[in-house]
Amino acid sequence: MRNAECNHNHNEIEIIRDICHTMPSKEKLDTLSEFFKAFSDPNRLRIIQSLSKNELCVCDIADIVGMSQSAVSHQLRYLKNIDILTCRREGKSIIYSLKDTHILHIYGEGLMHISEEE
Amino acid sequence: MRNAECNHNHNEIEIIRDICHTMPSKEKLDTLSEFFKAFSDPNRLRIIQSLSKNELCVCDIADIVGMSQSAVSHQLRYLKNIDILTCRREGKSIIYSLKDTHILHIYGEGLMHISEEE
DNA sequence: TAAACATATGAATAGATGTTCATGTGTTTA
DNA sequence: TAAACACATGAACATCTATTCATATGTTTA
Repeated sequence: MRNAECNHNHNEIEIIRDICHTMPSKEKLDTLSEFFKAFSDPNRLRIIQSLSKNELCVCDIADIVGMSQSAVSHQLRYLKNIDILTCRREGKSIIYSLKDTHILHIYGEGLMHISEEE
Repeated sequence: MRNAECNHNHNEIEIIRDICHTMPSKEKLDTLSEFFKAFSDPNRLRIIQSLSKNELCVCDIADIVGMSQSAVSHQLRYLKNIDILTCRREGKSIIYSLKDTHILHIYGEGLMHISEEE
């Protein structure tokens, strides 16, 4: 569907054309939004925060963030699928950890942003 | 509800206690997840990308991202409410822009993250 | 001042999301 | 090897979300 058009001079039309050309692909934006969705839920943020300095088993994560074992397990699977977490088995437990430090970097940036008084 | 407990030695219990103490408040995590939710939708990412170098009116944003005027307007209101965008009137149009460069920084970090080949 | 333009908004709706519940899988212990 | 432990998983459900539709508001133009 086509929207009504504002009146634009040549310069403005050029700018708009440029914006369209630098727009990332649908695939890239879908992946990116999926990635950021990891941070868009308080409980997932708690999980990420919990794993910021140590690896932990599922049972501990559940206790720390105050979620049921099942709910945690579902979220861990989700975060693992989008490559934010890895895990390894250790006896009966499964130990989860952040996949790389990039995750913490973005989490920290977000924390800084909301902490800025204005 | 209380989950079953793994067996922990004193060191591990200390670590868990420390994690709980450094956990941000519910209010902070709610705000933070709300903030990241802005980036968790492809169309909102398109809007942010569109505004990365220029301010734009609603009509142009709608054309660029391929959304209806109404859908864009709803999303713009949302992004404005969580302090990601500002706007000003200019004649019949309303011109939106990113509120600060922090937004672009985080957006760029995300783009870098998903672009890393492994 | 009526019409056209640009945007905002409330209600409705379809689809996505997060949790619970019940149960299954894999490992260790008695 | 049976029981206990730690975790995973599918289905169901309630809630949240993003869009559409219809319409309202505010501004400029004829």
